[in-house]
Amino acid sequence: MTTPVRVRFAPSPTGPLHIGGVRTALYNYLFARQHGGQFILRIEDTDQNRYVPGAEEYIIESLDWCGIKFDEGVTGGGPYGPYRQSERKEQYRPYAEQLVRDGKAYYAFDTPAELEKEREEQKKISPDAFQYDSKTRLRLKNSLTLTAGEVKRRLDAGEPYVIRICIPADQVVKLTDIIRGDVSVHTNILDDKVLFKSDGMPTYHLANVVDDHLMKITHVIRGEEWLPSAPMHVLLYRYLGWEDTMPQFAHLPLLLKPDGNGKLSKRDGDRLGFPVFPLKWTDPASGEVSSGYREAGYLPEAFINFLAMLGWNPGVEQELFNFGELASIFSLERVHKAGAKFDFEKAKWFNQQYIKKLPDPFLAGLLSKALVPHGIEAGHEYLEKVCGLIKERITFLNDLWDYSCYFFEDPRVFDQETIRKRWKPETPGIIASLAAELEAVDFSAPDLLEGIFHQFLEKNSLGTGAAMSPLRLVVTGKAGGPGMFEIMHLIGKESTLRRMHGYRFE
RNA sequence: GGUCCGUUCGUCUAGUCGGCCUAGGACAUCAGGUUUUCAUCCUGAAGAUCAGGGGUUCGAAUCCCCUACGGACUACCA
Repeated sequence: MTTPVRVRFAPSPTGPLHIGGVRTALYNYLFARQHGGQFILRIEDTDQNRYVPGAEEYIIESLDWCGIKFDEGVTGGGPYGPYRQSERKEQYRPYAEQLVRDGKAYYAFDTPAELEKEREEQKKISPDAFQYDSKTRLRLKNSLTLTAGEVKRRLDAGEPYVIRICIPADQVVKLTDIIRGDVSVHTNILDDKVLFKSDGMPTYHLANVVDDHLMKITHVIRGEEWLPSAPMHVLLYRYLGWEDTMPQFAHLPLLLKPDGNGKLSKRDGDRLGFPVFPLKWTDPASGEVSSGYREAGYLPEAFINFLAMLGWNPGVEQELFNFGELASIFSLERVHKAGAKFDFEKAKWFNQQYIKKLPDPFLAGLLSKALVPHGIEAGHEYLEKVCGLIKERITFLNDLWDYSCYFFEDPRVFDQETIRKRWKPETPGIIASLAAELEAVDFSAPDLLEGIFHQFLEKNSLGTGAAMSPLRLVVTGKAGGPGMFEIMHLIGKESTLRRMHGYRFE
């Protein structure tokens, strides 16, 4: 009897999806693929105060760019919808009320101000924070301390209330985490968390448990920040009578700052110069722009491969894996327990590896688009040849233009370092006589050009260094690049000679 | 402060239930080679007394305890 695997990624639309979130989604997706199960996207928008317009669309677009496809969710629907918690609003209250009836939860009428006062008072007498729990609830305003009549009166009068879980005293709650093993927590340190808010919405805790149950989720794979509240979730399953179908838990380690301590945040990206979001994001309120991997010139496959290896490894020395391979070898048991510091250098390496493997026609298509802003059009065949020459030299897709501009227009800027080191008083003469030599030559093959070049060197008793670097400089403006004769052959005789005669350094 | 989780080269990590680990790989770094350049690629070097201290054991990075450090959580946020 094997129940089909069903997992979910359940972000809140409170801003752009962070790469840690992308990784959580990825692991869920990989896990589902591997087990032939379903991957669900559920939007947890129970807090209207934190709702950010555009965030949900951003999340969906990000997953799409990454190639993480979901089987059920807000866009495609599915048999367990709706998949937006705000649209499931009415479903939660009955469960909360059922818990109250069963004595597993209670109504609480304390106002935020009153609770704040409690916290202040507590701070004065001890360093321990105030907690709404078995020790304090009996002196607060709730259905445990008020008479049934009074509770009914307040409820009927429409007084604001919340429903809190009633955490039992002196118990130990155990759970088995796939990544961390057995975790146990004493109930005395748990507090009576709010399950149902005064605005009629459930909190994460209730909504999460109810939806996971209703949607028949078998494995909850989420960030480590949820580990402390997981025992309370176990209690909820128990109280709701769902313990026998409770999903298995797997709490993922966090992504940490590359330097220093703490978890990776939006600010770190700006500070250290790399994106922390998959796509570019413009904050609708402040207008602040955060960079994205897509815009920075990353291939989604490289980005995903890199992310997959952060905190998990397959146990073999191979590092480059496509989606299919990842899905077949992924396992939660091999997820590292400790948080992983984000390594931007390695991300670059992955990107370079993937770009190098890209077929020339595909890159040519990208280069063609990169040419548009410069008002340049070129034949596809020509572009393919250019890409073939430069692709193992670039790290980002955005480098395409920088590394290929001289294939399309005469250089206007010249590498200063090369001028300083290689441009001697006799160099202009050498370039001029080489140009004269080339005048009568057929540019139809790189080998031909190379032969002529060496003959020229020999005839004038010159070393390669005296002519090659200056030649490259006047023709391309650069210090390095693909084979010089390949370049000359591609751009042709006319362009080559024009550049050899018309260069002008500033 | 409290609770939970964690701790192997600068970074990501390997190291099946203790012996094959004088701790392996990758990125980054450095040095050579290839390329007359740059990049790729190849070779090599350096880099971790396995956080520290106690145990258990013939034998521990691997098991147990303590300490230190780090992280998460501690909202009518998720």
